[in-house]
Amino acid sequence: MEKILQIISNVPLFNGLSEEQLKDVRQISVDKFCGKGKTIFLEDDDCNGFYIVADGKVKIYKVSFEGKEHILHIYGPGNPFGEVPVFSGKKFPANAQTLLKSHLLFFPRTAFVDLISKNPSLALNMLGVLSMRLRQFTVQIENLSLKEVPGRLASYLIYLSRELDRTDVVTLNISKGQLASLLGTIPETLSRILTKMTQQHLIETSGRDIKLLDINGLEDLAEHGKLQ
Amino acid sequence: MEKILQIISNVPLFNGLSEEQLKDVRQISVDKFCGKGKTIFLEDDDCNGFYIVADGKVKIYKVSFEGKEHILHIYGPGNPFGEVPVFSGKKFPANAQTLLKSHLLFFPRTAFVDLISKNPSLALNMLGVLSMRLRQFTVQIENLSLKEVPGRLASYLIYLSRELDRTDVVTLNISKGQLASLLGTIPETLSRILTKMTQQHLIETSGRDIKLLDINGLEDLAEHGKLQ
DNA sequence: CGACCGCCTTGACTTAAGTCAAAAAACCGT
DNA sequence: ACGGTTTTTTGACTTAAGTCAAGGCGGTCG
Repeated sequence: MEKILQIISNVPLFNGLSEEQLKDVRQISVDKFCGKGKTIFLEDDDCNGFYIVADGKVKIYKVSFEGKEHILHIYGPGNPFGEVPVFSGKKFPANAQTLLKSHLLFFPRTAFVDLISKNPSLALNMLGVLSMRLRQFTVQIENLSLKEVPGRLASYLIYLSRELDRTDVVTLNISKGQLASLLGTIPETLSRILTKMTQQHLIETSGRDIKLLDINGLEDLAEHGKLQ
Repeated sequence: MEKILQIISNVPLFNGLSEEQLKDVRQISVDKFCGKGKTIFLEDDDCNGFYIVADGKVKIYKVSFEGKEHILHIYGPGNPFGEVPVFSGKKFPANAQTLLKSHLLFFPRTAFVDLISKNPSLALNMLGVLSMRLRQFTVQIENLSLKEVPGRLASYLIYLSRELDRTDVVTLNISKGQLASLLGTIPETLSRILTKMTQQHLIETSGRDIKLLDINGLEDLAEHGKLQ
C-alpha cells in the first residue's frame, strides 16, 4: 500500500497535492498487472476510467483498414493515458497495449470526476496534462504535414537527446519498426533514411544506439529539410 | 453589456453555469474587435489569456520554413481558442488570424485560472473542451498518417454533411485553397482529386457547393482508400 | 553447435503527390 | 460592364516514399 502511495506521489498529475488528497487518490485507484503484449483497451470501447503507468511501457496506436498500425504515443512510468474520454464522455479514440510486463493504476471514471470537482488544484493539474498533450499533438501534426520523413526523424532524435540524457548518444527504447510507426512511416523507409544519414555523417548507428555526429546538421534537417 | 452576457451564456464552455457565475465570467472578459485578416497572435508569443469567437471566423495555422501554411483549425462563433498554453504555462503553439471581421472575447490568464479554481463545474467543462480537442487531433493524425488525400477529403466531406446540415449538399465556408491546407495538401492536388471524384460520380461540384452523390462510395473511400 | 525466428536491410519497381508554369474562371470595386 | 486581382484548374515533370520480394544478421533454444 505504502509503495503505491509512493508511486502516486511521484506522478506529475498529482503534483502539489496534500498528503490527504493523495490518500483520496490512492483510495479510488485499482491495481492492474498485465503481461507483455496485453491489450488494455480497444478503439471504441466504452471508457469507464483511465490509467497511469506505474511500471512498464504501453503503446497507444491506431490501425488502418488494411491493418497498418500507427503508434501515437509510447508511455512509461508516471504517464497517464486514456484520460481523454473521461471528460468528453465518449469512447476511447485509439487502442492501448502493453509493450512490457506492466503495472497500471486504474482510476474509475465517476470516482475520479467526483474527486476532481472537490479538488481545484487537481483539476488544474489535469488541465495542464491535457494541455501538454494538445501541444505534443500540435507538433506531431505539424511534423506529419509539413515535413518529410528525414525531417521527422531528425526532430525525433533531437527531442530524444534533449529529453533523455542530453548527450550525443541516444539509445532507442523501442524497436526500429516501432519507431517507423511512430514517425508515420514503414521500416524499409526508416532503414534507408538511417543509411543515408550515416553516409552524410549526420549520425552513426549500432543496434539501438544512435550517435548524433552533427547536431547542427540535424537541426537544419528538422527545420527546413531535404536530406542531401 | 446584456448582449455579451447573452453570447457568453450560449458558449458550450460555460454550459450549466449559474447566472451568478456567468456574470463573473463576463466580468473578466475583454472585447476585441478585429478586421478581416488580422493576426491575433503568433506562434511562440507569450500567452496571457485565451479567446472565444463571439462572431466571425478565425484560423489556427502553422507555417513551415519554406512558408508553406498548414491550417489546423477554423473556429466560428462559440468556439474557444488559444486555451492550451493557459494551463501548460507555455507559449502559443501556433498562429491565429481572423478570416472575417470578427468579435472576440479575451479572457486574461490569471483571472480565468482564479475563476476556474473556484468553479468546479467550469473546470469540468474546460476539461471536456480540451478532451474534445484531443479527440479531434487524434482523428487528424490518423488521417494524415494512415490515409491518402482522397480518403482525407472523403472523411471531411462526410463530416461536413453530418455536422452542418445533414443533407447531401455541403457548402464550403472556406476557399478550396484553405481546404487543401486543412487537409494537409496543396490546391493543385485537391483540384485534381475533386475532378476525379466527379468523374467517378461520387460528387458534383459547382463553386463552393459540393453535392454528395454516393455517400456509401465516399465512406468506403474514407475507410479503406484508393480512388479508382 | 546449428536450425529457427524475428528484426532489419537492400534492391527493383510503382505510385501518390509535390513543383513549376500557364491558362481559365470567379470575384471585386469603381 | 470593365480592368485587375485572386482563386482554381490543367499540363508536364520530378520526387519521396510505399510495395513486394529476397537476403542478412543476431539471438535463442533445443
